[in-house]
Amino acid sequence: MTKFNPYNHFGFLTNRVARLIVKAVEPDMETDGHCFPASCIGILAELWAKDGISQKYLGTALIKNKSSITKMLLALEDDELIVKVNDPEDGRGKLIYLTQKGRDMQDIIEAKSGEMQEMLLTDCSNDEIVIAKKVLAEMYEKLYFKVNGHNPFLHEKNE
Amino acid sequence: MTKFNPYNHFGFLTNRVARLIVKAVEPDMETDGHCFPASCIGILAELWAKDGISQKYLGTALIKNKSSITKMLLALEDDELIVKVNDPEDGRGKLIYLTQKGRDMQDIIEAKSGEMQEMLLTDCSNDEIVIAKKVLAEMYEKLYFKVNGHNPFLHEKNE
DNA sequence: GTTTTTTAGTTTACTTGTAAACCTTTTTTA
DNA sequence: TAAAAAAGGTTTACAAGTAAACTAAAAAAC
Repeated sequence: MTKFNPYNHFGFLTNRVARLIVKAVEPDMETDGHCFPASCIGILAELWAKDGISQKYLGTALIKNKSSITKMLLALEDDELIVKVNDPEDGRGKLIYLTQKGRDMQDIIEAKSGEMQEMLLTDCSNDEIVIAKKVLAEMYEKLYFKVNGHNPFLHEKNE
Repeated sequence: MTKFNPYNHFGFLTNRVARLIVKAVEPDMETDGHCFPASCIGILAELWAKDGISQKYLGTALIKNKSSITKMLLALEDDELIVKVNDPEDGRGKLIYLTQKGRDMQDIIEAKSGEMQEMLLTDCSNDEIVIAKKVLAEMYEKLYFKVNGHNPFLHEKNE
C-alpha cells in the first residue's frame, strides 16, 4: 500500500478548505458587527442570485433539511436581512425575500471573498484560478444532480 | 450592483462540493456495511498519512475542538479502526494508532475517491484536475497557517 | 526543589443541526 | 367533487458538535 496523500483527494481538499474559510472569516464578521452565523451566508447567496424563493428550494440547494432552514431563516429574520411572505399562488408555501439590508450585504461579502482569494492565491496564476473554479463548478453540478435528481437552479439564472 | 454569481467564489464552491460529497458517499458506505460516520474519515486520513499522533494534533488538523475529537475517537474505537495508547514520553498525552482494519480502510476509501473523481470530472482534462488540486492545496496551506499559526503536518510528511 | 502556570485530555452543560410527527393546503384519483 | 395521497412548513424530540469547567501531568518561574 502506498503512502496516503490527502492532497490528491477532492473530498479532503474541499472539506478542509471550506471549514478553514469559515474559521478564518468568522472573527472578521464579529468585529464588523454582522452578527448572523456564517452558515447563513449560503441562504443569502441563493437570494442574491434569485430573490423570492421557497424554503423547500433553499433546503435542496444548501443540502439541509427543512427544519434547519426554518431555524436559519429565523436568525436572518431577527437580523432583518430577509422577510417571509406567504406565497400567493400556494397556501402552503412561503417566499423568502431580501430586505435592503440583506441586499447591501452582497457587496460586503463579495469584497471579503475577493480579498481572501487574493491573499490566499498569491502563488497561483489567474488562469489556474479560473480552471480551479471551473473544475469545482463541474463537480458541483454533477454532484447536485446525483444527490437532488435535478440541476441547480442557480445555473439557469446565471449562465 | 451586478448579479451575484456564486460560481466565482471559493467559499461557495468548496462548501457546497464538500457537503455534497458527504451526502453522495454516505449511502454507499451504509450498503458496504462501514458504519462509522463520514466525518470520521478525516481522522483516518491523518492517520494514514502518519500513524501514532496526538489528539491535540488531530484537533488542529481537522479544525475541531478537543471534545469533538474525543467523541469521534470513541466511535472509531468502537468500530475497531483505531486504538488509543498512553504516550510513553508524556503522561498527559495519548497516541492514536490505526488497527489493521483501520489500515485496510485506506484502499477502500481511496478507490471510492478515485471512482468519484472519474465520474464527476468527465468533462475536465487531467491537466485541469491537477491544477484544481494545486490551487486548493495552496489555499489549504495558507488558510491552515492563518488559522493555526503553523503549517500543516501532512505537508512535511508528504511532499 | 517547591510553587505557579501551562498543556493534553475528559466530563458536563449547552448550542446547533436533523429526523420524525404534525398541521394545513394542494394535487391526485376514482 | 369527495376521499386519499402528497407536499410545504412548523414543532417536538433527538443527535452531533462545542464551550467551559475539571483532572492530571509537565514545564516554567522563582
